[in-house]
Amino acid sequence: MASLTEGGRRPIRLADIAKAAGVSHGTASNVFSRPEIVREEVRERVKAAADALGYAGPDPKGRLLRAGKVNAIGVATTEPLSYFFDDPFARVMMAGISEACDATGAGIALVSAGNEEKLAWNIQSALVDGFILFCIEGGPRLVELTRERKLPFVALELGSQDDTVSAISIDNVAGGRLAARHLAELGHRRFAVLSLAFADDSTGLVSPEQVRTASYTGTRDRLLGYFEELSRFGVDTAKVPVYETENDKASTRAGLETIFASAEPPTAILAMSDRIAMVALEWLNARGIAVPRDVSVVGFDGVPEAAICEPPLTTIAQPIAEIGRRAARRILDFDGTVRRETLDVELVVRASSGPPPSIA
Amino acid sequence: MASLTEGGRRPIRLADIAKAAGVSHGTASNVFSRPEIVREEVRERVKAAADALGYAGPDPKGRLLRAGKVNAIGVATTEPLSYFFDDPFARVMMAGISEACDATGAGIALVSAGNEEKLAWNIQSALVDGFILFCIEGGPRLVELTRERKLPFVALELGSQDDTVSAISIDNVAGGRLAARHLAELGHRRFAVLSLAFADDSTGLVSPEQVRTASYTGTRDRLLGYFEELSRFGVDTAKVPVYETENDKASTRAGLETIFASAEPPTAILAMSDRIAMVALEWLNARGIAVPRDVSVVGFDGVPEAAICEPPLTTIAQPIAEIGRRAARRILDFDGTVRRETLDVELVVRASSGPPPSIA
DNA sequence: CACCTTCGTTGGATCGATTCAAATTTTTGC
DNA sequence: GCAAAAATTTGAATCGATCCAACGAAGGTG
Repeated sequence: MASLTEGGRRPIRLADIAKAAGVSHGTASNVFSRPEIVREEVRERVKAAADALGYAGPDPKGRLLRAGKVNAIGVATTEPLSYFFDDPFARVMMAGISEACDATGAGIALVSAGNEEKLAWNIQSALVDGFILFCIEGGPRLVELTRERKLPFVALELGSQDDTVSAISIDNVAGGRLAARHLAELGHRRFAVLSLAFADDSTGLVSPEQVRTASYTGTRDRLLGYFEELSRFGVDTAKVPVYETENDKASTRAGLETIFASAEPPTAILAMSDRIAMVALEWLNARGIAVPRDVSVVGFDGVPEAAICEPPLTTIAQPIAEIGRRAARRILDFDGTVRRETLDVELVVRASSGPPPSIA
Repeated sequence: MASLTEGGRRPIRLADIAKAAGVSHGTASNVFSRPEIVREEVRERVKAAADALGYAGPDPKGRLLRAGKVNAIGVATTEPLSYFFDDPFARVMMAGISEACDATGAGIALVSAGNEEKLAWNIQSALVDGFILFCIEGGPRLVELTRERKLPFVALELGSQDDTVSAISIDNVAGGRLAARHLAELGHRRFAVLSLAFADDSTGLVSPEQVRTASYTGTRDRLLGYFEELSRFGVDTAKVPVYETENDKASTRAGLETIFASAEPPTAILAMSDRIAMVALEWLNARGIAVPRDVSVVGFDGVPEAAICEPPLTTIAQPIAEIGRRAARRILDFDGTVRRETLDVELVVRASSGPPPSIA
């Protein structure tokens, strides 16, 4: 139970050391930041004074103001902080960011907040050299808030097409095509789509009108990819049910109930996230519907869990860690430019997809 | 490819705004920090000037120096940064820390570094109000480095018994007892221990001498707990092999090879971490040794993975998230005291433990 | 009308360091 | 022994804000 704040009330400053050692602040400062340029005898005297007074070393707060660079990058989201450690996608992304930061010795500051007001404050007052934005939800607002700071930033998972912001994204249309082609080539002709949000606060079956006016372009593009390819195989996409989920268990299950209540249930499900796909796997299994014998499922994202679920999930893998790495480097070696970058995705075939029942 | 750093080279300061708006810097400051105390007309004028000049708002670097508080807590480790997102134990801990930080609006700064020198620098220059230390490895050094900063800090997983540092730990002896008693009560009498490190850079079978001089007291205490309880059941602990692993696949497998090469292989394995236990499960399965029919395994930690592995693991669960929450609160509402806190662990019985073959 | 509040504004002091041109001391060269 | 060169040290300026005592201008009161 000893007290930590022993001794003088006021913390010791560099100036105190300088006075005690009988040197100027300039010299005292040099002792800590460039010891080689001060004479050994003086150096020892100053260090002794520092020890005697219990000096904690130059306060980074003071140094920061002069130096200007914090040497840390901020990662922001509108989700609670635990999102970074819970969500599989976020985790792989953070691992990529970590790698780039480790390589240059930079730190990571996690920024988030439950309510809007705190988020704004947290972004305004974050001590960072730049931001990486996780725009899973409330993207535009996050971008707007961050822009105010006039620091470099990169948007990830940005749902909208805004050329004034730097962003790293994937080719969603190509990903959609890859998934659809894989299933169509296996022989499937009856499809259902479990989609991510097209706009805020909507769920349920989606109309073409809603697709056209989608505010999340990522969702729209994936669907576009699906439909383009399905059309090529002669599937009437107007008849393919598209159910908008909230990327969680409840809404995904509701979607499955709806889809399988149909007279002609699908033999293949195109899920826009692995999370949705894995809920589907679970639901189908509980219903005694075998995957892939009765129904095939293809996910999207390529999170690690998708490789070890039952059955292992066929999915469209994003280069998640690479996105993180690039985003971090964009901030770390910022060159003053605004740039959108689009990375390729990859079809990873596992055990959740196979030929439709009629063929097998 | 538009340039972000348009206009004037030097960033705009609050003083520039004040001059442009024809008010004192005091007033200009108030417009941003306490707008209600400045007359509306003046307020608008200053805001207009800020807009016109493209002012990014009060720079947190400046504010920080005055305010003194960063409103962020640093989490440090000697592992690379990705450790926070990869390691299951760390992730649950971080989730607990996140929760406490979210509740008060504080941020989290991740601090780490590959090499010793960078670690020192990163700790010295981290902009935080206090530290939470993950002492999984290089604990003493980390503590020493952090102490220099003279900021509040809490050590987690601290291997040594140092009363001058605040720490939150668990009752390792009780945990060891719980695990051993569970297996002994099931009827097991032939045991083997797969342990964590007793000292740096050692692995292999452990001698009583090594246990006595262990520098990691957590490891020692778990073993003490195992042995105390086993003795109560009449087991000759001198004959129980204790194999020191590095908490990774390779060394754990080596340990298993050693242990099962014995003439009288164990019917029960006491593993000092879930990680080790899960490697054991895998190894045993590959050997065709059924768990728990042939051999029972009890882990330690209670990470989420332990509940979903095959078979689900019986383990000693630490209140990991709670430890994180408490650690964060210790920093957030620091009261100047140094305190060691010990939390209780809990036996969680799952499918990896059962009666030994002779009985069943 | 003089006097006291109240409200807003001012500008200097401060937070804790780093930087750099100039001043000073020490070395070196002859 | 002395001047020039090299090595150190100094101290003022700066980084970008917030705080606060003091001051001035309205507004209210007896």
